[in-house]
Amino acid sequence: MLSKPADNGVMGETRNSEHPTEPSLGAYLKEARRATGLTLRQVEEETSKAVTNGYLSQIENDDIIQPSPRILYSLATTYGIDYSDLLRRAGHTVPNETDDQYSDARALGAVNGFPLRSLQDLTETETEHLLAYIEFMKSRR
Amino acid sequence: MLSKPADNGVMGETRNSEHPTEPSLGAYLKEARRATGLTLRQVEEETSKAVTNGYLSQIENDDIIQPSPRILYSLATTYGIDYSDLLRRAGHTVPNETDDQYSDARALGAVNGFPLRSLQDLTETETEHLLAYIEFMKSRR
DNA sequence: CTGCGCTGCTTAGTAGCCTAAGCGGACGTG
DNA sequence: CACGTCCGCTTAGGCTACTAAGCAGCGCAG
Repeated sequence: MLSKPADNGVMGETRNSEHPTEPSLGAYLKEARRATGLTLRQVEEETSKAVTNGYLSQIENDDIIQPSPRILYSLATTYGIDYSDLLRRAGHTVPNETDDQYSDARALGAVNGFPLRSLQDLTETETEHLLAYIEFMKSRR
Repeated sequence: MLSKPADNGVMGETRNSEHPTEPSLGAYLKEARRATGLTLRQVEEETSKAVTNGYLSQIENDDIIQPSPRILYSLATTYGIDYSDLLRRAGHTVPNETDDQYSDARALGAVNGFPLRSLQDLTETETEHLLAYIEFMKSRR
């Protein structure tokens, strides 16, 4: 089943030529950061300065085309998103995935009591709304 | 074709999975090239100039510390050695490969492109709100 | 000998990632 | 008002991968 990051709902922007209407790396990363409710400097701190705030800004605004794996790995772990997917989005060649590593079986579990099943059949627009809603909630704490 | 890092014919020093006396990237690549009987310029030609002969010489003599994934991939395919292994030897963070270090939730990465980290620190009330919101969205299709 | 081709290698220069420092604006506080 | 803090963002510069061109050495043919 569709466990591949092929169809990500985050952001509906149009850009990349490889995948149909995939947002730019910068746009995707900016959305991912906002979804976690972190600021540029908070990311800098959480990555132990592996990614400085100014540089992250450059990445998110597509001034940096292809960040290094090291940077992408830091961001993937702090945002909780897939590292291989980030590599691919950045245009790096990803080593043989042999598929199935994040199988749906496990993906159907729960995070923090949150049933992931409810996220699976969301449309792009719905995902966008959901992220905005999370962002909103966190901003009101 | 693709030899696992466990046993590829090239070089015998691959046995241990970690530090002890692993040849430098340059030494390993030089040995791999010689094992295939290719010259520097033959590699350049076979990679369609993706790796020029002069640059390959720099890599083999450890003048270049960390070649990019793109370069390493070209070499891996022309030599018939494992790409992930090359990434690791070059010091790049390799995806997959038993990242047991992280909790299941984080290892999951993203479902449907949805950054799971954004769900991890939600309060019960917030989770309820979110679920209600999802239900609401789906009911309005 | 001279020349030619092929070997590995060197080297000057360019491109782009990445850092450190600082900018202006928004917001709250005294 | 000033002051401090946080926000995203910009900019100058360094560092390094990477390119293009050319070098010296070796073997072999003429």
